Amino acid sequence: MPELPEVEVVRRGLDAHVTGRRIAAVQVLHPRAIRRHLPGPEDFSGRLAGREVLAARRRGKYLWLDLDGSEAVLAHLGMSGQMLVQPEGAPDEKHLRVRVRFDDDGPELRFVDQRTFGGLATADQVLVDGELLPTPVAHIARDPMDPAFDLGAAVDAMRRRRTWVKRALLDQTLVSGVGNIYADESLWRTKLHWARPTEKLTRAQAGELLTAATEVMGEALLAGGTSFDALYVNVNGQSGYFDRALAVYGQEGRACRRCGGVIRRDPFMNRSAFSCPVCQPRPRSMRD
DNA sequence: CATACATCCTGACCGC
DNA sequence: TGCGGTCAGGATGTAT
Repeated sequence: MPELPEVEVVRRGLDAHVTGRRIAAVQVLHPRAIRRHLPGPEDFSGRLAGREVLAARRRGKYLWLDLDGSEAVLAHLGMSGQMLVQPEGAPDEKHLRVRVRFDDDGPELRFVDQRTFGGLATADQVLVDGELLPTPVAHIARDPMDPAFDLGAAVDAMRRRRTWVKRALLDQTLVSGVGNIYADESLWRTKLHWARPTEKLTRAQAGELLTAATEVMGEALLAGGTSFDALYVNVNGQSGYFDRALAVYGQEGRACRRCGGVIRRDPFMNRSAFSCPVCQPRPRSMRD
């Protein structure tokens, strides 16, 4: 499940393999993959053909290629999206959705996505807080790896919310890049229960939580990202190894490495929240 | 305006 | 062997 570290691994791969190359032709094999590009597949392909890729950029879980001119190709990997750099002629992946060929006989870029939650679109760019961003990214908060990330502002924003702390942590308009895996890991590191009300968080606790999120995502990035299966891979199709370092996510029934408590899984927003019942006790306001 | 939630999708897995 | 149910879950559009 691509969150910030996984998307950053992909961004680096794109910067290394795609930046500086000129697009020759684009083939859309599944229209749903470009459903957010409202003018449709032919318009999408037409806008990309002949353009040079100037840079690969990212904010939170959004990824985009700056093109010559002012447009960008915006990508979101969703749950299962992959950006693969493959030699022309390599067998098509089962869930290949979009193929991008370049004018230099080098490898092609493929967007592969089993569940089609992700997708590509072109987007105009707009200046937001001194930064040029694709329009659909304008509302996304800076992520903790952004040099201009303001921890104090993020703490204030989080404490202004009136909800469970994990909901706030997952809200991409407060702080971006955190998904279900790193949310649970950050909460465990800070010994906070996922249902702790944000209004009862001290400034220090909110700061520790966001700092923990920054650290755990940094460690995951160093390990090449987290992967449980073949659904998340870098542009060369390789998986990361951070899943071996997870303390609570996916660890139901195993012993907490800090206190020996039995990790539990709770239903949370039609998904799961993993926590240690001993070091992350439920808030009193939420009886069993 | 803020918060909550149903919805999109495919495949792995499990119990019967 | 197959079949139905469950789960994985990011972001959006809609409802409250």
